[in-house]
Amino acid sequence: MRTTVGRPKSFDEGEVLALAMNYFWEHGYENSSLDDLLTAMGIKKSSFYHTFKNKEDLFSRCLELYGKTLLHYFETLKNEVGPKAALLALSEGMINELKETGKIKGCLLMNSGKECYNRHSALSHQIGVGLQFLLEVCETFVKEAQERGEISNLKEAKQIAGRYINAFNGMIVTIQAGANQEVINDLREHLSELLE
Amino acid sequence: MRTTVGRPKSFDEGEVLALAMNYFWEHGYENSSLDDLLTAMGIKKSSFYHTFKNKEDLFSRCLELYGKTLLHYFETLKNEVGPKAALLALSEGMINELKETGKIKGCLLMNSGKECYNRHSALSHQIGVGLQFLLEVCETFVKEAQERGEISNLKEAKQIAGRYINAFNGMIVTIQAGANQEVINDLREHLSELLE
DNA sequence: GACATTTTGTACTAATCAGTCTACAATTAC
DNA sequence: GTAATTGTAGACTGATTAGTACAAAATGTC
Repeated sequence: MRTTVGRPKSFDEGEVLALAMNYFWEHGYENSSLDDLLTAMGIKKSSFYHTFKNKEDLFSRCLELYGKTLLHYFETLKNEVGPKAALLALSEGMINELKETGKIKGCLLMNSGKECYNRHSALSHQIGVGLQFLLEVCETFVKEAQERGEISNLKEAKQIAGRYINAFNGMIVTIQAGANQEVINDLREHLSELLE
Repeated sequence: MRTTVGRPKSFDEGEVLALAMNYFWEHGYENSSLDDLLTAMGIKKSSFYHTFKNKEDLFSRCLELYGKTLLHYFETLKNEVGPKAALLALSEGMINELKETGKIKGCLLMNSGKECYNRHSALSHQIGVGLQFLLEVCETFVKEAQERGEISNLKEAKQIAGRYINAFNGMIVTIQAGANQEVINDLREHLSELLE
């Protein structure tokens, strides 16, 4: 039974949000013009402004969706293959993406953190909180992997997680800056050594 | 004795290029509008287009200047304090910049690599070449430090340099994404361990 | 001093940007 | 069926973008 009055929406809000998220992920915030986003989302400008506040608010909601999606993905993966393999899947996934598509999108939150740094303070705060949360999730994964004996390094989980994520982020920018395969292969090895 | 005919330039080409480089370094390529650049350079639009080809060409020349300046700085530093200390000065300098100004500009070449990735192929190529060269310089520093006994790690210099620069780049994006002091302190420790 | 040459200041152009306005279409409530 | 309500299409706005056109200014040569 219908409860809303007036002409019904011709699109699903969640679906177009996911389309916007993917467009932002591939092109970055500033580089995604509203017209391009609308084309990607398959809706018209008037519908957009009727449903969303503005471009910045849309982006903020995309960041939120990204964080939640990523968290759900990693929790599921951990349950399937265990905490250490889930962590390694981060870097393995990135390298597979590079092999298959010839490029990598990186992490939307990290990309946005760099792009919004000293420019959009409201977004920067949201990004900082999101990344901090994901780092804490990684820390719990490391801790669990240590308890299971998958990681024998006795350093604090927080340290190990921080270094792993840091090296992972370094690998992303290194690849995007045009590193050769030899460099990438060694970074991959380094990442896996950090979780030994 | 003057050799050129016509009205003389009212500015020094090298000086305004350096001013443009610093503006690009602080604001990024896309985020630097020509008007902002002209204000920073202290010249008018007509003078700009008379001297430089266009914005992209200006940026390309700024990248070239950046690479040369950085190389000269590191060679000088190495002669003063030795290869290992010169390498460590990379990360120490970044952390000092953060303490003093509350933010960091990062490496212009890396920043530009990420910004131009899949967008400006001509610039991407130049950036890739420049970064590869700087990595090779670091590799020679590591090798020299190993020969002097400053670095006892017996891994190949190429590996050590790659991992150090990678962790360094990771630290830059991590800071810019809003990491807390505890995380930064441990990354600093990790960086120095990589050169032990 | 006249003239060729080069630089400079200012006004302009055409494209693109995020966002708004308005007329109309599609629905529910009564 | 009519009114109230909500969504949609497309034209419009004003700001900003990189880049151009042209006349005036400043120099060297003769």
